[in-house]
Amino acid sequence: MPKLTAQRQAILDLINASNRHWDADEVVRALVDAGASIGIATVYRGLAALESQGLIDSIQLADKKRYERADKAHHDHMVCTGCGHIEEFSHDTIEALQEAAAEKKGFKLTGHQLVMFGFCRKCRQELHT
Amino acid sequence: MPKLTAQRQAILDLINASNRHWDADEVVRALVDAGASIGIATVYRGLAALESQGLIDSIQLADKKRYERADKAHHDHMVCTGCGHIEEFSHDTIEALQEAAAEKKGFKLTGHQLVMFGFCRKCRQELHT
DNA sequence: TAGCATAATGATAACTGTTATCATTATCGT
DNA sequence: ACGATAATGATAACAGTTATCATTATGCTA
Ligand SMILES: [Mn+2]
Ligand SMILES: [Mn+2]
Ligand SMILES: [Zn+2]
Ligand SMILES: [Zn+2]
Repeated sequence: MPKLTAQRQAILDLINASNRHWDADEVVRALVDAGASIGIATVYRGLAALESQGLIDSIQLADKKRYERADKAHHDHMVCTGCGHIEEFSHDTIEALQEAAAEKKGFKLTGHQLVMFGFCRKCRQELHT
Repeated sequence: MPKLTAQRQAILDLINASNRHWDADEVVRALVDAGASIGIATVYRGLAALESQGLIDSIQLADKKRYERADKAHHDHMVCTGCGHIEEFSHDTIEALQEAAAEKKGFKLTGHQLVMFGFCRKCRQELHT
């Protein structure tokens, strides 16, 4: 039952107005640039609070956590190691097979994260140039 | 072309003799406890070198990187959020469908990581007790 | 509406995992 | 054995994140 304060509303609005995957630093910089007064600690706490309420989603990449809108259907991610571009995809069969694999091992699933690495269409071309 | 020094051989032997997923700290503690003289920086560099030569594998979990033997077939992981136990599984169909999903988005895949979270058989029982 | 309990804020310290620095030591080909 | 090259290890530095704590805002309740 965390509060939806002005700061948290600003974070939520920022994320909801985009299709990006934001890290904490990008969020605080965007808000400060937009004239808001907010500290990095508040952003970290706000992001955690919003996520715990299901208002935003997150993915944990190697170095840092990134947040995105929660009003999209579940999906997984492809990260381009060339330019950082993040592509989204969803695959019902993969999801179902994961559930089956967990079942077979006696696991009660609570979540999963599938990240694929590679080169996006654009970076792929630049490779063999 | 990194060298396989005594320290790196010790790291490799330790990992190859087990089925665990080791973090750097566990490795240095195990080696020091076994009488070896090795520093944490050397372990970090050794692990990176061994991985770059394909002699060990790694998975990047939320907080830290964990290393394991490379002489097993490719597999993915289920992590028990109750006790930390890591279960391995492999699923050819999931692998194939990933490749197909990447293709559809124009991605040239170089790798992937699928981690499932949940409760292992043991922790599951303790839950409804 | 004033008073109060409770929670959030923000500056900053602290912490964790990891990489960089640098003087010293080991390794390997000649 | 010599010398170039790479590895080692103690430790500083770094990045992302969480903890601390004094201050401020929020929302009940009387
Ligand atoms: Mn996404
Ligand atoms: Mn494994
Ligand atoms: Zn790209
Ligand atoms: Zn467990």
